[in-house]
Amino acid sequence: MSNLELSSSLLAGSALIRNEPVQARSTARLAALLDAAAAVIDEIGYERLTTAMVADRAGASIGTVYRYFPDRIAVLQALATRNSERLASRLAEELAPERHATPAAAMHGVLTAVADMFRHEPGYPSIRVGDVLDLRPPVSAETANGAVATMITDAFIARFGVRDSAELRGAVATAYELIDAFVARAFARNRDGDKALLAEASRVLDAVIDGKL
Amino acid sequence: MSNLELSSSLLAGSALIRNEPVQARSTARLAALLDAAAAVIDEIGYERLTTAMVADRAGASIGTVYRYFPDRIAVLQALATRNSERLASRLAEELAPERHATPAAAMHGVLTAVADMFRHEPGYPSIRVGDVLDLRPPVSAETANGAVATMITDAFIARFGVRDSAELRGAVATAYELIDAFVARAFARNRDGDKALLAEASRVLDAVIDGKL
DNA sequence: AACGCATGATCGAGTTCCGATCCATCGAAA
DNA sequence: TTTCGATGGATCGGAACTCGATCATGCGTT
Repeated sequence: MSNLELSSSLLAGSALIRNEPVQARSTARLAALLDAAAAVIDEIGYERLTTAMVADRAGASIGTVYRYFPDRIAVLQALATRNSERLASRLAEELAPERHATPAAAMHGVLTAVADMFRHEPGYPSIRVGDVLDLRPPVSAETANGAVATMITDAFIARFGVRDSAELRGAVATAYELIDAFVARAFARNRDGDKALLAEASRVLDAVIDGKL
Repeated sequence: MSNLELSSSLLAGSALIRNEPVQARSTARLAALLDAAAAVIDEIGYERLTTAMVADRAGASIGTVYRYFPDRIAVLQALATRNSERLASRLAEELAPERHATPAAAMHGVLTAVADMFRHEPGYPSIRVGDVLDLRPPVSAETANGAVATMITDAFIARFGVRDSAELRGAVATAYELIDAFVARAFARNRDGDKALLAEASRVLDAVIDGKL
């Protein structure tokens, strides 16, 4: 299964969305609601986000918000899901055949792509994946970062013809975990991303993937 | 400045606490409130924690909760702060002179200590540091992990007589960031900590501190 | 040692605010 | 014209938070 095609299907069909949009205008509404949520989160953080703020910002009413989402947390989860999808498609671009010559180079491309998401995708620094939401029980057996790592590994196998193995999957998962942790910290107190920390991330990435990809 | 003595001073004096406890019973109350919050979080997650639950659990009334905390989120932040303090004192033990022969060994001790916190400190897996709470503006210029790294470095200098330098501080910060990220992931879906992931964390730690401490 | 009293601490009903529902109305498709 | 998806906003229920009454503590006074 390709990852690009997930973009419009993962959200729909999940428990996060109450009613599938049928008419054309309503898919735009749904996007507007998520955009509004992202903007609010960027300004005051997801803890303080209220459903009324989302409605206002999107030029919609409270009722409309609840037509699409079962509850406040579902809005956050839906945004997290959309963020994950956008990351996935950004990574799919990055891992396209013509882009990088070696797996190691591609992994550095992933680092850049993740940093781009933090820089340009509203709300991404706050809720890049649903994992931060502390829900019981966890929404899936796999962590969100684990899912991304799986996707990257699949792309590696397809692109570079490396052999599938538990070691390979572990190495990519480790590398991605690292990337996520360091980039998150680089952007934690600096909206443009702390340069020194990003450089450090790159260095550490080299140390970790050395000979393993 | 020693780290143990922070235990009762970091919380007091911060904006997280409305009224400093002065009588003996009230410091106990404050502790009871935080204990109650930790227990609730362990059971249902901090998203679903209500101030009424905290009051009930602590055998106090709503009014008492609000005597000490300005709002619901401050309760969570205060717990996060106490968690950081407990981590600090656990690390101070770990870095005691007789414990480890080399900085590298000590760093592995730090890994073990962090894992212990995840295992045994109620609420720790959910809100180990204030960073996870996504509030604006950030409470301090330094990230919580950065503060811990600083503390570890100071202890290294005192214990092993290594020379202070930007490189040393950077190396420790990197190593700690790594530890935090991997241990968190090891405990994300497993209350006892995924053994394989903890082993992987140890391996990666070696790769990263190699020759730098 | 006993007392008095200033002030810290507690309580919980009352108020405000927000998450969530309901339903009357609008407008697109057929 | 009819049907049904989509919308707005009044309304409800419950959680966050306030505030004045009341109780407890410990310190200065005698």
